Amino acid sequence: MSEYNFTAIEKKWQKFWLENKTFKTPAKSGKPKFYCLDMFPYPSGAGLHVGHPEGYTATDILCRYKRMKGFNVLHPMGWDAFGLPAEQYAVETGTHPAVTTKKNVDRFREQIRSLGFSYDWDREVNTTDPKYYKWTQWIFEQLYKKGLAYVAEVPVNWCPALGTVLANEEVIDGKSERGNHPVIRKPMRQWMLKITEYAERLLADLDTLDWPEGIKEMQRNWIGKSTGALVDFKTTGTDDTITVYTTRCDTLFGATYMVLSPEHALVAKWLAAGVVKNADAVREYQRKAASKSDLERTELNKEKTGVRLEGVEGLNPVNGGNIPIFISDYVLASYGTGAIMAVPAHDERDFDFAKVFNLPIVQVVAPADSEAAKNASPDPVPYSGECAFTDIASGVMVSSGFLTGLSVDDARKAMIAWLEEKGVGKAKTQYKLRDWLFSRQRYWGEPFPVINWEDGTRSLVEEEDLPLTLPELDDYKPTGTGEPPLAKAESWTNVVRADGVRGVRETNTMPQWAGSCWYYLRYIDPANDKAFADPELLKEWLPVDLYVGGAEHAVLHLLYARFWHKVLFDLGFVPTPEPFQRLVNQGMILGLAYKTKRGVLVPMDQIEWRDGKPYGKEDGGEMELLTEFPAKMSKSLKNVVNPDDVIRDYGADSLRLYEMFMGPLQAVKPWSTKGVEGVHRFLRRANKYVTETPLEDRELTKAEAKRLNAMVKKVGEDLESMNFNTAISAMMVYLNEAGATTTREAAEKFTLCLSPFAPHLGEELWQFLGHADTLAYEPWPAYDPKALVEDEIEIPVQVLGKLRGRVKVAAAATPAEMETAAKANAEVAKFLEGKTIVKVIAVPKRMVNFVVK
RNA sequence: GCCAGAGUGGCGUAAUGGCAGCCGCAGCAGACUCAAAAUCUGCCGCACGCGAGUGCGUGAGGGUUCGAGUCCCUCCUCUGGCACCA
Repeated sequence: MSEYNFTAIEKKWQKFWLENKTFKTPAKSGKPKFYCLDMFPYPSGAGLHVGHPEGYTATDILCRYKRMKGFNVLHPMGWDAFGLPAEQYAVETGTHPAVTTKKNVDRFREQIRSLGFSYDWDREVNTTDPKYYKWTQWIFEQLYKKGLAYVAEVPVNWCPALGTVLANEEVIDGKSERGNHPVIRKPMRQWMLKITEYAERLLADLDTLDWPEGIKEMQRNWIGKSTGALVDFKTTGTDDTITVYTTRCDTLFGATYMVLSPEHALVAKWLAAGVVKNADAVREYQRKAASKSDLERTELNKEKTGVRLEGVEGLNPVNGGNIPIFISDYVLASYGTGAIMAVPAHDERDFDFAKVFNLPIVQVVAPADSEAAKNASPDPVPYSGECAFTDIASGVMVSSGFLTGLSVDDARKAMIAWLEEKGVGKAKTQYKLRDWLFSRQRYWGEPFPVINWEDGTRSLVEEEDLPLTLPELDDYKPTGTGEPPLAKAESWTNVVRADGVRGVRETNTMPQWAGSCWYYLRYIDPANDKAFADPELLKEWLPVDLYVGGAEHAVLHLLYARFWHKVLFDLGFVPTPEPFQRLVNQGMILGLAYKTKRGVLVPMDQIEWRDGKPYGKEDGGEMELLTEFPAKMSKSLKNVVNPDDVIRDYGADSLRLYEMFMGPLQAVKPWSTKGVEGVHRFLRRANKYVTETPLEDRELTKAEAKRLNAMVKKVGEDLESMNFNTAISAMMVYLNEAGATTTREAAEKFTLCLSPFAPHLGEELWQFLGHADTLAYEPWPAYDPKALVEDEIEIPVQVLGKLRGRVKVAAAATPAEMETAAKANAEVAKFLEGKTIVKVIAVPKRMVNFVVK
């Protein structure tokens, strides 16, 4: 077997693993468990790209290693198969999304199998399978019964030209991604989930997770906890009270105006009651604000706009002063109370607004060592700074009545006490996190198991009647009114109760996140039709020990899944408060792109290669040498690398090895096909080393034993820490040095070390070495620490920190012995001559350094 | 603007505070070959030097240390995320 016939070898072992169910995971065993989860893919029509196998290879290597270390490993794969592309394809061609989905899933499964991953295929799940989404609906019913699901009118992305509601990611710069039509925010009836009720726990429990610090920080920012106070402002001209939320209640003496969001309920009320004198201008401003997308409203460097409400004024509760009220879109309806007190001297946004409208700016906080702080007068001081003063740490209160002289921190506490005593405010914790908009006006998603009755009541579909399956439709086009496509299936939507009361089924469907919120639970007991999973098995396997996937899911998927898990935990259905104990994000794999001097990107198929150098046509028609740089793989640049091609040319083992050899798993790395050739050569040499070098049956020499044991040690340690690139490097170093002689022991240990990385070749070599069974459950080779001990070592000698020579000393040499040996070295002596030795640093087994004068 | 991460040969990268550049790619030279491919061997940070060697060198500038790619401070650049959240 001298040829490395990777195609035949890989087919052979993939068939073997599948037929023998080599990686079937027993539900229970006496072994310690290791639950290793990949983020399951959306099976797109384009098939896998080289980014998918990166994380999957890393987890596969780790799983194979853990099996050899004696763990019972749960390593499943499935499909997140609801979603827009299949539905859009259905709209265009009339093909049922289930048909498209099945085709894509089959393709994905075949591609994934061709990489030799050790998944337990008996646990495959598919979110579009009614047997699966029965339980997605069941979990929704639990949320509903717990009062965490409700219906509300909320603004959504409505595209009048397309007659449909769009997801946030389908809206780019306020226009529809398809067709570039304007999109406006329109209030529509939607299902919401009360994730906000879990905000504090979702925040606090992050501290218990072994996740990348950056991801935890992103979730913290997303949840956005802030502590402040609610303050009530009475109004003149009406009996209403405006409640504002502020984190700076200490600056209440400096509040010189108020701002309501254009959507604030009191604005509408006052307009209706005729209290507002300039109603036309106010209505016009509201109309303009409503037609703006979120992006337009938050655009940077934008001049502040707004309209004063004439006829109503606010009363500052702390000093009774009359202050004007504005509406402006810089105040968001959905945060806090939708109303603010404006303190222009100490808030950038209020400062900008006050400048535009020429409003008074009153200073109430000053730097501790400033004149203003020393000569604290009780009268208001106009603020003359260029921008707002926001230094909370060193600021001191001025011109603020009973707060004057206090630090910002103390002033806050004092003010809250004052507000509570007077009954005009109280402390309040606020979160940026909003409730989760949980419905889509789409066909290809889980139907809500909900019936709205004509008597105004609403009921859930009985548990025993789940799943509520999707009805067949003739066409999947949007209705044009914003009504979901399911409304067209009248025989499905219209139902009659035993007592004759008629009802209509919910026609919204769930978002794609729903199915992916709990799939890791279903893997544990995928065929169970009595429960989403057996509680005993959940106890056995949870939490997931390692979850690997792209950082694009840093916030939404991971936050939603944590939320559902906590709800299930509270209901006693899962035994842990968190689903994913450890999380690792793999870095994106970039492709190569080419550009001209003037920065024009040239797609791969328009490049002319001359003497191995890329040229592209310039504007003038001249051929120009292009510069190469890494860029995201994209259809437009035509630089997408297809794993099928790599497997055909170099084999799955080479692809796996290269993906891991490129660099650290977490890093962003550019793809290089030349690099694949490099690791492919290594596999060929490895094959030759085992199969063509005579296997001697003898003791290893001391040098051989050291080499072998050092490699085994390094590979094992690097696997534990997921440093796959350096583990591969260690095996390359070993093979480079091991040369043309080997023993059975060395060949077997090398094969076992290589096998998690290149499992097909590993199995083939193991069989060549005379073993009848798979190596998947062979014990991981142990290394002998004694073989690594050296008698004599070479250490560097420095003079004034510069390397001047090397000497050999006994490994156990004392500092004094090292110093003597170092001085004896001719090179070193040259630099010591004529100098006084001030100090000698001799670190055993490390180095010697002379400090001289 | 805010938060996080990263800057090391031509390129991907490696280095418990202790010999910077392991391993791989590309390149150069040689062996084998009629020749090419494949394979094997050697060289391969920059400058000066025939050479031995010397000097410089981990984004920039400071600092701590006998000794800094690694630790501290300031700054620059890039990548990702968030962004009027009161």
